[in-house]
Amino acid sequence: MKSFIKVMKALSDPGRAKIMKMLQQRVMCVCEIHTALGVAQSTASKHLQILEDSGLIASRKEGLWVNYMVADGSQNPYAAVMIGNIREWLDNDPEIKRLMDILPGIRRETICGR
Amino acid sequence: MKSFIKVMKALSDPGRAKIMKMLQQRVMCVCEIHTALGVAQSTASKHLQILEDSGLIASRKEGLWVNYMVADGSQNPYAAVMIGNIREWLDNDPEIKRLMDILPGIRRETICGR
DNA sequence: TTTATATATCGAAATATAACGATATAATTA
DNA sequence: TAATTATATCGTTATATTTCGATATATAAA
Repeated sequence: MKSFIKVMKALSDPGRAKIMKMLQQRVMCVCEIHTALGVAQSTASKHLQILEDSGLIASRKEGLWVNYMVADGSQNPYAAVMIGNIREWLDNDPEIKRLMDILPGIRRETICGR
Repeated sequence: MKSFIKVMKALSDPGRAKIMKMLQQRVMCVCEIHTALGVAQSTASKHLQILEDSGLIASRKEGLWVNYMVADGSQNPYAAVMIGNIREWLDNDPEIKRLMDILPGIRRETICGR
């Protein structure tokens, strides 16, 4: 039950749903996500912890960056199913569309640091 | 986005997940649900409103009773998918198993009123 | 009518969640 | 070593959620 609730809770925040949709496009670092969502860096980091704890996303530390990506679903079967569902969901949502539009312009080289 | 979030929020509470599993066994009234879950009647009613508002369940007033049942999913496509998912989920959870065991003994004729 | 009953709603208290700025941590560069 | 940088954590405030008891509503029965 607990792992099921974790996945549902993780997905019941619009910011985190947006993160899932963005990560299904490409791997991203924390500062790209905080910039894309327009929230504080600490807020983005917190959302990412919650998503990772639920098994929906995974992270890999590479030098100074932490790259976040969609998980393979192996550690939580509910997460595995929801990852598949979300891939086909929300594409027509105006907020998601807007995010997908600006996503190519969100690049760590230009926004993180200076 | 809003209808998606509503479904995820509705399912991110253990009590509401339990209600979904029970209603997938049979139609139930509010007092049966509040008895089965061991929560106040007003709490059960609140949970049912949230589930109904998300499109996961539907209700039909019949005399003095309000019968709650799993929705057909026609008013929320996210709810429709999740109804199908939940049908195959949580069956091995100890809390759900216990609920399924006591469910036949939860009958409105013996518990509601006197 | 009045009374009883099932459910919904209200108001309050307790708890959880989300957001931010500030600071700490860890890895890289100078 | 010291400075820089990306991320995580902390502390606080604001908001939302959950729960309950009490009350209101609506239907049925007396």
